[in-house]
Amino acid sequence: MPEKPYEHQQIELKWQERWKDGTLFQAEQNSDKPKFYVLEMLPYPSGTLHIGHIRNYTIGDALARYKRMRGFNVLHPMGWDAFGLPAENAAIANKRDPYEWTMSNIENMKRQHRRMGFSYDWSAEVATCDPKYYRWNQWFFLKMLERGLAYRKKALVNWCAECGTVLANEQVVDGCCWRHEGTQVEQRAIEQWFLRITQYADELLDAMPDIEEGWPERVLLMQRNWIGRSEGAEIDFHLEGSGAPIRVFTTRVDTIFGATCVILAPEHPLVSELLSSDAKAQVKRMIDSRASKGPGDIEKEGIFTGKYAVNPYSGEKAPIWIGNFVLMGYGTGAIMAVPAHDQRDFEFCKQYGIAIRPVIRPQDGALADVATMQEAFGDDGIVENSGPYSGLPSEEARRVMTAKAETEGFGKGAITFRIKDWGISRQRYWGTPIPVIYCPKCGIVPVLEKDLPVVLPLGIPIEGKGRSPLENVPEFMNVKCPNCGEAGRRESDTMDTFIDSSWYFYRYCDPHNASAPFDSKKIAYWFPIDQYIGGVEHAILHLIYSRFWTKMMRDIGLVSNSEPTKRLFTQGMVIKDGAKMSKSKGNVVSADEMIERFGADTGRLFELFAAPPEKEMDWTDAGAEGSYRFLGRVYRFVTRNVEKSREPGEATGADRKALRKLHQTLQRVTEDFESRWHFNTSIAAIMELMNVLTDLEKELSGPATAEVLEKLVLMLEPFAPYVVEEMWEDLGRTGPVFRQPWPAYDPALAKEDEAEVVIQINGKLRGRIFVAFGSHRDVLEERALNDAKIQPLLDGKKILKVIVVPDKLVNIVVA
RNA sequence: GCGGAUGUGGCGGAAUUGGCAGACGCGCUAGAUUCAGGUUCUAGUUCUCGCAAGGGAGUGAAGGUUCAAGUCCUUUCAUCCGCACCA
Repeated sequence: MPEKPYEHQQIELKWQERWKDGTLFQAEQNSDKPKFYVLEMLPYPSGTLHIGHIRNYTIGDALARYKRMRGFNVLHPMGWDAFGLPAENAAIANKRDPYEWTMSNIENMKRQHRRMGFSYDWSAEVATCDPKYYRWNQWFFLKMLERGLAYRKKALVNWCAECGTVLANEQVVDGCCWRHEGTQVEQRAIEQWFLRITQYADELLDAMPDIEEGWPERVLLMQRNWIGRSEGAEIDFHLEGSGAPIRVFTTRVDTIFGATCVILAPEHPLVSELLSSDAKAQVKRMIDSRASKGPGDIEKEGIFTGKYAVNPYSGEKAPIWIGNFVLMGYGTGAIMAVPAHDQRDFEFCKQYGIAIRPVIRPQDGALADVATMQEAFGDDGIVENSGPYSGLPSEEARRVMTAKAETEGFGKGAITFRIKDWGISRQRYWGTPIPVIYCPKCGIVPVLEKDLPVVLPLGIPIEGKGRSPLENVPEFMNVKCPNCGEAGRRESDTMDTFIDSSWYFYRYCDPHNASAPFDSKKIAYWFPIDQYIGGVEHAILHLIYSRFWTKMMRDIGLVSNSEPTKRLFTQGMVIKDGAKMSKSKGNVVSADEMIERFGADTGRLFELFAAPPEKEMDWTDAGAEGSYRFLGRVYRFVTRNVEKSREPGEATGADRKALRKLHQTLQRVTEDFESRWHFNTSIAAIMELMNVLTDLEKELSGPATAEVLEKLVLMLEPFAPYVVEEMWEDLGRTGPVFRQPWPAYDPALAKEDEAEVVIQINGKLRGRIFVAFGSHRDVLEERALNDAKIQPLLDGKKILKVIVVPDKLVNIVVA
């Protein structure tokens, strides 16, 4: 009899048709069932869903399906990140209105998600380009403005001449524009809006133990480094003559007697006061040359101001220099140089012949000899040549000296962070308008809450020339001041799109709320998110911003959780032909192509099977064909045994073996879902089960067949939902299968009858025996020594020792 | 330079607690089915010596701990990622 073929297209189309209407997966708000909130990173609707994107949806979807079968009330929403530079650029390139362009892409992406059979709760959908969503960005902005968490200042920004627009720090790759690899990014000083994320820097660090359990160590580490807390002191050196203070930040006050000069960043405000106009031109060149070079390969360069500053501890005069390696953006923009104990200062001072004076001696050594010194000694030690502080260990010296600065009023203990306030202004069209009005009389005036949202005008020409096209739209720009009624102008900057992604997952819980960003009661039910899944590339951007946003919302009384998500999972990229998926390489396999060729089920199964989900995975068409063959084998096995499964029959020896393997497999798959998500081994286990089942097929009884078929189908649900649905129907059952309970395994059935015990001689495998579980060590030793295979090998040897591991092995040590 | 991760067959990867290295899949080889190709099915497949039975070697490299090491320790090499003058 010819086998019924596995017609994946027909099966998938059939079930898509049946499920077209109605939401199969809607979560119930405030249900009594245990809740589970699983979420993938907000996708950007680029137009085509490809195998690179599909991976994390597949992981999240498998988990959601499993949790539903375990009886959880699962919120698994979907939404769209629909703002951003790519959207704007694509709109320019395609001569389409970005809104219309984005919406058509969203429709296409939704269709592709549905074809993949992802089990999202569409009723919770959010698109961030919708004014119903982004008005709350504006609302939050006003709240932050009220609290001083939002402010405006002039700051240096990255500027790509090629794009003609401002770039965010994250869009600068090795000093160049991410879209124009050869174009160096310039620094320009522009008035910008900032959010005071630094106010939460401490908490963002201190709260890490709360999430240490569920977040990858790698991400926490990157965040720690990014926030970069360092403790030290700020000390005032005084300008000789005027006595004006020059404040420096240092983590090593204990070395201050070794400070032989003070170095200012070229952008330091004091520079213009200290220098002649000639020298100013030199400083300008210094700034320009630094901007034009990539980071890392800048040679140290200095200019002596001819002025001196007085060291408040020693009273000594230190020359004031300007150094290109001193950053205005960190600390106070001025440092004291201690060449003997800081490698960078050492290099600088050596180059310019500035004195080097060691003041720290290693614990068990002598003070370095300046004449032979090759590098700075940067460790702690014992303070020397430092007046009253000589003889103190570094740590104590820091404490005492900081206290001295505080009592005398020339300094204080200080903590500096590497993280800077979040610059959210973008001179772009496609984003949330910042709700602020500039009035010639009243200055900066926030838009009144009742006037929100400030809506982006649609259908206007966008040419991408570095100024927001909003400035050319008088209907948008010209507005009366809400304060005094005078003619004012709107802010034309729009918000960074990371604002949208900082809280979208809260909106999912209450997507249609018109009077608030969301109902706090609903948040209290769902939050924090049980499991968040996304790419590691967001480690220090989105994943810091969203933590900040949550704390901000907590402080304005909107939510009670302090962290957005308990657990974070970062999946690996999909690689094809040795390169990561990218349109420019032309190696993109689209969802439509994949479904056409292998089917959605095969695609999902292979994505999970080819590698553990946190690692990179290699997509090969040949590998996918293997998964296709496997699904075909399962499908044919089920259909040709349906008949038999309804027949009565006596239990056979084969039944015992098959059921044992079935329950062992169930146990492995369940455990993989509960702990480490190594779906590749779960699927391998199911393949092993299939291999055993085909061997035993002919000898299985009817009832055993029935149990095997049912549990096999249920167990495959999270990995291959369409074919599972079809087989479930063939078995005479009605779906949807994900509403069935997850099959429990019976540990008694899963247990082997006998233990296989390995016999080793000097650690080398020489034989094996089968014994009852829990056999005594003496029995094992006796059986091993008398084994027919082992005996001849022991001939003439002296037995030194016998190691017995019950139920596992016997190792005979001979000489 | 600093920080982190990873090295296992021809390939993707298993080995969860120190206890049979290479599960499962791909690829390859042979056979069955077929006019043929594809599909499907069966057997084999770490390397090496051997007709075989069987032996030897083997988890990037070198050393160590142990009855026993892919797994623990020391040193080292390679690749990838993040940060990069952060005072």
